[in-house]
Amino acid sequence: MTDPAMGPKKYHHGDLRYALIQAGIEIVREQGAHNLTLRSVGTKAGVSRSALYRHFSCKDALLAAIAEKGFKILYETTKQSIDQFRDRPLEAFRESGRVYFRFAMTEREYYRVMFNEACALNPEKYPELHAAGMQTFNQLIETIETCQSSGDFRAGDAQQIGLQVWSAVHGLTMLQLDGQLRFLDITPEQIFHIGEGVTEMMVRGLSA
Amino acid sequence: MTDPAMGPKKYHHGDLRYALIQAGIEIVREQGAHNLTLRSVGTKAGVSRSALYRHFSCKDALLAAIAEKGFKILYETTKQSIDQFRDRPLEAFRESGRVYFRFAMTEREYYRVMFNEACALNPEKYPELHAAGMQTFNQLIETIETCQSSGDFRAGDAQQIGLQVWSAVHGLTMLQLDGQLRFLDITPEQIFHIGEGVTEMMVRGLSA
DNA sequence: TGTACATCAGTGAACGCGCGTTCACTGATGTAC
DNA sequence: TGTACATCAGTGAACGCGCGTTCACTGATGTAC
Repeated sequence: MTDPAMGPKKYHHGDLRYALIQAGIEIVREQGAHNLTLRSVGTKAGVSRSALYRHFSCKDALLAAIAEKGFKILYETTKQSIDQFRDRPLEAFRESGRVYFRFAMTEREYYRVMFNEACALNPEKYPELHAAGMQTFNQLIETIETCQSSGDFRAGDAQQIGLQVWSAVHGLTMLQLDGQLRFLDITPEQIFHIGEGVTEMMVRGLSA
Repeated sequence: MTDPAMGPKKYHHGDLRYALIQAGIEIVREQGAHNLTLRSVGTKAGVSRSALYRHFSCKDALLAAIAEKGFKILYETTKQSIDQFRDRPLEAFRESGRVYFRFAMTEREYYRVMFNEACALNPEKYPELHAAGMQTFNQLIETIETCQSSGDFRAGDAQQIGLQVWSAVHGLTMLQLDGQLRFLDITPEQIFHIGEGVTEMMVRGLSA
């Protein structure tokens, strides 16, 4: 978590802000979102817990920074994947859904942090998080608009359609994350199949 | 919260279990899910906080009982509404979505408790909650099967389709509940319109 | 190049808070005689 | 009908826990001369 190039045993850290975010992400991944505490982050970064306050005004600010990073990762991952389908808009749309869902299932706890209520309720408080989230959402909207231009999708307010699509994928994700699918005996393998089903339902529902 | 017919000042309560569940529901509605503590429930029910342990093994057990009641309310509400459309399956399906979404938007915090992770992760621990949840879900599946029989929907595994539909509505609900739609400047009025859009997308996507 | 100094990143002990849970108890209740 | 008793629902004080945050401090750092 510390850049080895800086050498050890320095009193001043170098880039503690970055290190704290990275430590936070690792804790979320390894121990779950509920174990992300100032204590655990401090320990992981090899620093006292109050050091955090030099770089973040409060815990939520750290949370927002972690979430922001998550949206950027999701954006980049999606971008790389759908760029391969520049000439096949509908396939780009499908791939977009797959990538999103795969991200959510791989980074379960991280996904939860990205959609934590505390930060979302204050969009104006965390403008960078807002921007990162919007960039990811706008990418989806552009994908949809491309499908409309190509004649694959019917016309209509792309933002609204984007929200409908987002809801469907987010919903399946959250049901899985919160354990609701245990009621139905859905296995992890089946979940991706159901994800494909959600995408196909939407493709048919949105087609021209 | 106490049945007035029982008279006041009794040492033994009469039906404290029921009263605690009701008190819990009221706290969730009035003060939000995060304010549901053993202290607040005890106070609301006019009883010491340790009295709760005579009726529930732990806090989660109370949570499960509250959630169970919620699914029963949702089931009954939906049942009454869709019974009016016995001869119009597709309209029953649409109404089903409307009722669900209206319930979620009206009982925001209660909805959150119904889908709390702690109980869902132990389905075998709370069989009555499991049963109540399944009854609600099965009602959706039956509605879908009726649409398939009538030729409104294409054939296919109704449970899987039910899960897709549930995901879409649950997703929009959770995005709203967790404040994610603030990023997009979606007003409360618009949200129902988007809900209708989700339903229509699904109807088209599932139609024969 | 060496010294004095201001800056400020990180320390570590402590604070107050609210939480779920425990436990020895009290006293209302229904039952047996 | 009245008394003795076992049951057990509810009491209230206390416990330990982990949390976010504060605060006086220390000592590494870069800069001015």
